[in-house]
Amino acid sequence: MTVRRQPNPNSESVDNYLKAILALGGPEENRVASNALAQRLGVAPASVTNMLQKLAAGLPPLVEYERHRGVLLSDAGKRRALEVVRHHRLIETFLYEVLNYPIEEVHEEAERLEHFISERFEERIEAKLGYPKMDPHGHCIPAMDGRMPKENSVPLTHVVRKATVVVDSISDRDAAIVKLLRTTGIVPGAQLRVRGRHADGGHDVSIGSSVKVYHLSPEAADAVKIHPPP
Amino acid sequence: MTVRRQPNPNSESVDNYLKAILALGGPEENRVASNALAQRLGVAPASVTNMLQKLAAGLPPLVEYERHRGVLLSDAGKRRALEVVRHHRLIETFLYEVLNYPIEEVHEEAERLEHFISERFEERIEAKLGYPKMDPHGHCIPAMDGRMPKENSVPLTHVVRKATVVVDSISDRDAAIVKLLRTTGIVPGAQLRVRGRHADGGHDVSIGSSVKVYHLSPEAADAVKIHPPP
DNA sequence: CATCGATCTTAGGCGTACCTAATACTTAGG
DNA sequence: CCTAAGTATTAGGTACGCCTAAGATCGATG
Ligand SMILES: [Mn+2]
Ligand SMILES: [Mn+2]
Ligand SMILES: [Mn+2]
Ligand SMILES: [Mn+2]
Repeated sequence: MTVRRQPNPNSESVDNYLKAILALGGPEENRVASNALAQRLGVAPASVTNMLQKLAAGLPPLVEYERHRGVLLSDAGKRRALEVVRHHRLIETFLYEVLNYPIEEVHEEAERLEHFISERFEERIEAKLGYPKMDPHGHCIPAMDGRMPKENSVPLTHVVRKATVVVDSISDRDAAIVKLLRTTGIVPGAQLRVRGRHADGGHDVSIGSSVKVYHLSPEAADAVKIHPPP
Repeated sequence: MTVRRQPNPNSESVDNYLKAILALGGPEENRVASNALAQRLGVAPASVTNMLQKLAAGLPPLVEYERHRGVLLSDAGKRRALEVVRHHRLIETFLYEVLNYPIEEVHEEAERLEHFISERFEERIEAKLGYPKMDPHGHCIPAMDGRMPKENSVPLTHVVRKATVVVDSISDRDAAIVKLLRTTGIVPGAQLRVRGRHADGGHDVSIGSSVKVYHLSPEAADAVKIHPPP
């Protein structure tokens, strides 16, 4: 029989579950379903259930879990999740600024190292970088105490009419898309003119004052977040 | 019953076993006993036997193991061990030179990170550092192909008469001793005048042309290696 | 050359984090 | 309000890396 025990509270796995719950819950901190977690983490739904039960049974509990109704982060869980996100984004910034990584390669390396650096390492790269507020994808870096300005960008895919918008951030999860967007000139702060939508859900856009029109696949457009239009 | 299977060839544990066999085998690549490994790695002797059997059964085998007669690294095992040592020493140098770590703190951080950095990370910090030959403790950094000049330093504890010697390297394993030696001025390249030996096995030494005499405990003296006397 | 102590291996087990297959729960449509 | 589809949980299992206890082997010594 499978028995539930206390999880190792500092493992890479636990970190990744907490980070995924934070991300999938969104700014409203909605309950997150097991299946959504399973898909995001690339594990079987049964594995998620098992882990959630262990996270909820820990001391302190890292999540609030109710059978069949998904999970929420507890205070302790949210604290740890934000700590890991802070590591992730500081490392990405460091790889980009100090080690001159191409932007599409920073995520994978950060995804591993975020679990293994010490407080000292965190501190030192932050100082070396001059206490940055943003990572190279345009995401806010949580403060040491876990505070972070509220996210209020909207996906480019929500823009349905012609409009001029400013890029807020780029999702870092798909290296090929990050590379494509970089070579196209779609980077945080860039001005984007949305020319129209395609049947397939993609977008036609121009960058800055250029007349050149690029077609973005639905996946690429979904990776772009823009400042909320006025 | 405990069954032997193929080990995960890229785990932190396997890395640490291989590195320990390399270190304990010394420049002559002597066979290494299970108990010696158990002590160095802080695990039970039975755990070592189990792991050695798995390492020997792998494809390719990482060690040559015979019951009751210790292990040797195979070619593949030696290659991996040197790769990890290269990571370790590049990371230490990076923490010291770029992130301004106190020297006594570099080892612990490197001991963890050495298992998780990518080839790209290794490359980039090496370039940033200008392709260093030595880590901050005075140890040679293996080349990318695993080649490394032969070690021929001798322990300070082997010096029994008054003599003037030059420090080659400092063992990084005990942070307290590394700190003590740093504050004393005993660093790679420093000139050391050995004044005499103590009953307890320690040494009395002066640094450079100073007349001040420091007493080194046997443990501290053992952490210091010097250039072979002529 | 027999014995004893040190060293090493085998046997059996545990915790973490995964898996598949079977079962249970929830909810939307009819 | 009943049922089927989709979602989630339970049951049973594996690999890894560690543990303790018990038994085997080795080698120095008398
Ligand atoms: Mn991660
Ligand atoms: Mn990121
Ligand atoms: Mn290590
Ligand atoms: Mn070192």
